[in-house]
Amino acid sequence: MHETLLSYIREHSATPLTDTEIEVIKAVFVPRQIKKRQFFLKEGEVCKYSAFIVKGAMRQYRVDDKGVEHILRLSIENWWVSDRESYIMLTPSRYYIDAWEDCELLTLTRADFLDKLSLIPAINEMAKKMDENFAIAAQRRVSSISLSAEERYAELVQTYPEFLQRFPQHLIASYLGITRETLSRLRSHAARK
Amino acid sequence: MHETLLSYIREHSATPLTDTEIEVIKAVFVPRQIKKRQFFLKEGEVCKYSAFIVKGAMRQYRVDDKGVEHILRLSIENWWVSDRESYIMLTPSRYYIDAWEDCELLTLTRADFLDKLSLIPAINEMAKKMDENFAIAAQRRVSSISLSAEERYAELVQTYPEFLQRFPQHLIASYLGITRETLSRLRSHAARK
DNA sequence: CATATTTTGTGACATAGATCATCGTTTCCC
DNA sequence: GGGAAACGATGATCTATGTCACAAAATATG
Repeated sequence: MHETLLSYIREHSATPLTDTEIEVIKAVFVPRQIKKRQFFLKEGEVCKYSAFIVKGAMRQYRVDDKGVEHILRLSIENWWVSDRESYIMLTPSRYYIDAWEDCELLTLTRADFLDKLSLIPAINEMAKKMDENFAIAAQRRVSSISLSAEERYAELVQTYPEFLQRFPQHLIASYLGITRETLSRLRSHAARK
Repeated sequence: MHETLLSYIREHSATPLTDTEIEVIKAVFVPRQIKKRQFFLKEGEVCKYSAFIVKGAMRQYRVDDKGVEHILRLSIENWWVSDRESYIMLTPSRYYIDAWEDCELLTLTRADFLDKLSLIPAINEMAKKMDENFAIAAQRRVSSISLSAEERYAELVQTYPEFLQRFPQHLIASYLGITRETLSRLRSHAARK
């Protein structure tokens, strides 16, 4: 189970891992299975764990006053989930995170990260690269705010084609910030051409 | 001129700076003055510098097919500017960055950062904290996509009240992803209450 | 200090996208 | 394997916001 994670770390850093380091990693990343629809984080809670998805698919969303869910992030195998703000600042989260498919996760507490993992050079290198990638993805997503619904969808198809297979349209629509009806119409227009 | 930057570094790290380190910092951060409307980065160029704003105000934006500017980021004193994607990946940028007011900058190349600055513990600590803050801000901004224009404006007033003093309404509007007319109407409605 | 430019406000109208309602189709699960 | 829930398509409206046009303030600049 930890093998997937170890490969991921190796792919995201140039520094190799020693045997001792591998032992530390296996010790701090606690496996956890969660079933579809089960919560990983609820609004108001502090996000205690960051998780690496070994298998499955998850979603992060907020719920507005009318009870409507707004998807912030969709994640699948080899991605990480957590509410970074809550995880780092230890503040109550504004978001929910739950499993969209049955998942196998490797969970990590902030304390273990700071005390044990941040002593490992390969991990720091990886963490830095992840922060950079996150920043780049976020900048792109912010930049897409000014696009039309159709353009945003086209960009998604381009960037994360896997999502279309893994998540139903109403989740994709919410991720794009539009209603499922609009997405449905969008797609039939695009197909017609 | 470097004093502002040194205070900034001290505020964002627990590790103190040695005299040698201060010399390195003064050597790699090159001062540059740029006048209002002058470009720091143009679309298609690789972003060679990251800059700390000692004085002034800048904006980062993209220009769509119709020639309309879409503001991505507004920055003032004690903030950093750069197109992170281009700066890190060395890819041509999709954005423009220019001065909205006359500015005093301290500019840093990626090579100097990697070769010289990343040997300084206080700098690494600061860089990490900045990455975290950036990630948090980005997550919030993405989360606000699903809000109405009015709610987004209210959030901006709350988060960055300084912006209202420093930038004209049409830039604020563009930053929010709405037209200047809509923002104008929004404000008169809000005031009426 | 006078004129040019930028910024802001507001009316009339256009439109992308939301909402609400209905109805097949698929897939879930007991 | 059959009923319930979830999913997706599509029509009829409604509404927030965009577009265009013009004018009044405010601000910059020779």
